[in-house]
Amino acid sequence: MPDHAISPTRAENYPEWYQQVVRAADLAEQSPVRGCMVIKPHGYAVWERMQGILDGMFKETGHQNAYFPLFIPLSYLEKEAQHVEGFAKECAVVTHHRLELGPDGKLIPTGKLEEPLVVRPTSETIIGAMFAKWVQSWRDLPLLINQWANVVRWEMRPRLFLRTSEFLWQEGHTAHATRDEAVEETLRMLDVYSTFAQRDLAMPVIRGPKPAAERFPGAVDTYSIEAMMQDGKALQAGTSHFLGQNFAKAQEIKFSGPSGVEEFCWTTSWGVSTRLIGAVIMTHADDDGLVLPPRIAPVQIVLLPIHKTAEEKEAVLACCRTLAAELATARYGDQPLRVKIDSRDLRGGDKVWQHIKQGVPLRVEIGPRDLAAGALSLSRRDRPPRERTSMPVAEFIAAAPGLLEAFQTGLYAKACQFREAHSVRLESMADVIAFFGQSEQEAGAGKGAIQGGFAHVHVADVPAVAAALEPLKVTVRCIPMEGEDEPGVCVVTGGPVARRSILARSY
RNA sequence: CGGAGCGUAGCGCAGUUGGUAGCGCGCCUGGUUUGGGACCAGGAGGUCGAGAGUUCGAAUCUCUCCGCUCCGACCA
Repeated sequence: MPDHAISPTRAENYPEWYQQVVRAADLAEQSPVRGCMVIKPHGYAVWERMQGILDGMFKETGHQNAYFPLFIPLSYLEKEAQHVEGFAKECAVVTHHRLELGPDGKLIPTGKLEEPLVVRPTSETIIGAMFAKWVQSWRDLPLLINQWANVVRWEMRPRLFLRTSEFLWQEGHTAHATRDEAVEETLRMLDVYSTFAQRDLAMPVIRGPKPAAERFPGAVDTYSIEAMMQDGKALQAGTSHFLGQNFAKAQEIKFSGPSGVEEFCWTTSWGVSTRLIGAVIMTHADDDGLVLPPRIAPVQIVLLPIHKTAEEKEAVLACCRTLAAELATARYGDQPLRVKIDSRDLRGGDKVWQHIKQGVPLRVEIGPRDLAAGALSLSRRDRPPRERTSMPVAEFIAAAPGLLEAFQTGLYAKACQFREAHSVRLESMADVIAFFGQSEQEAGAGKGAIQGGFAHVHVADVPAVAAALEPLKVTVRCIPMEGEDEPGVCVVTGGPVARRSILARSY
């Protein structure tokens, strides 16, 4: 057996490694439908953990869930010019509503629709149309709605979780009486995402507004959280948009204010998707497979009974059941510990490696020797696969939540260190070119090469900057909000700039 | 959507100048084993991505289509 479970390794071929991790961890697979994936039970369980936490955070911030149609009349999309333009190229369109059996046994679409329906790429327009009916008075505001749904964007180059033609997400849509309230909401939800990413996904992110070129179609401002993957590329892990009154005007979302004057609402929208699963993989997984942060791990502790004889099996299983029951009374992250006994009739080594590849944080083996000593053998997914430590059972029960917390914070710290090690402050275009390399080939890169990382650079928000970065395949990811203002001059235009931006290659 | 590469068993692959398909792992059965991916023996599993063509005969040659991967364009 090789010394690692995933082949190729990250250093050998990063994109292929990613796919092999998805497969080895049994998260998802390709479907017969081009560009669409099947999310398998383990992958969906991770998504359910994410959903559960986020949904709680949305409720805590006053939002309610609702559900809007999958189909959007073409005319709705046409209402906001920039919006149509932004999505026009990637829309699936339904034109018929019936199938008829043809003479050759083939099914033929018939019943042409009078108005084609667009499968939602996002729901601003249809939700806006409903908001227009729901909002009459300033007393109806703010209107704070979230929807968990699937959306379709016809992608030309799909990648499991990161970019598929259909994906699952949540989209929050809110309407407010004032500009300030809407801006505040936009930033509040950006913070929710940031907190969730860092606390629950153990994934450090940088919050900030996007440059004009990267804005959501129809938005006044788009904010994102950007994370660094283990190949040094940036991944946009969540977005929050301040839509101004653009959609309110397009959809006629109006209200009568206290003074009797009719005004347009100020709206926001924000979302995260199953792409976060890809983000977790590329942040934490290693050459042995997935590594899951305990807070989102469907199983945090797996108990592996080891036995030969029937008597041993009975005693060991009894011990496991007792241990599982006691652990389930402990809590971590406001939740009972999630413990599973794996008593499948498989060879021990096979079982262990499955759990390694699936990213289970803690593995506990209990065999006759442990039983005799009142102890157990503990292995951690953030330690080498073969490392085990013995521990008295009672001690483990008391220590388990703390071990999970240490695991979680350890992952976060490691990810932070990686990001720091691949972040630089640069002062000139020459430095930028040197940092990213003229091209990936020139950088001496194989498929496992680190793609630079994050460059903190002063750049103006003008097209000339994007043009200058284009040959490097680098984009301005966002203008970080953290830290002090640090005025400087744009490395492209020489003009004054208030803060540094993050430059990176991206997914 | 453009360029390149690839589609052969669940996974990874071999298959020569065309002659009717194999290996490793996995899977099933029996046995020996068992505290970190066991060993022996036996077995199941493939319309060779799909369709058409050339040929006595196609995994192999030709064409078309579909899908996947990488690069690009595009992508809140």
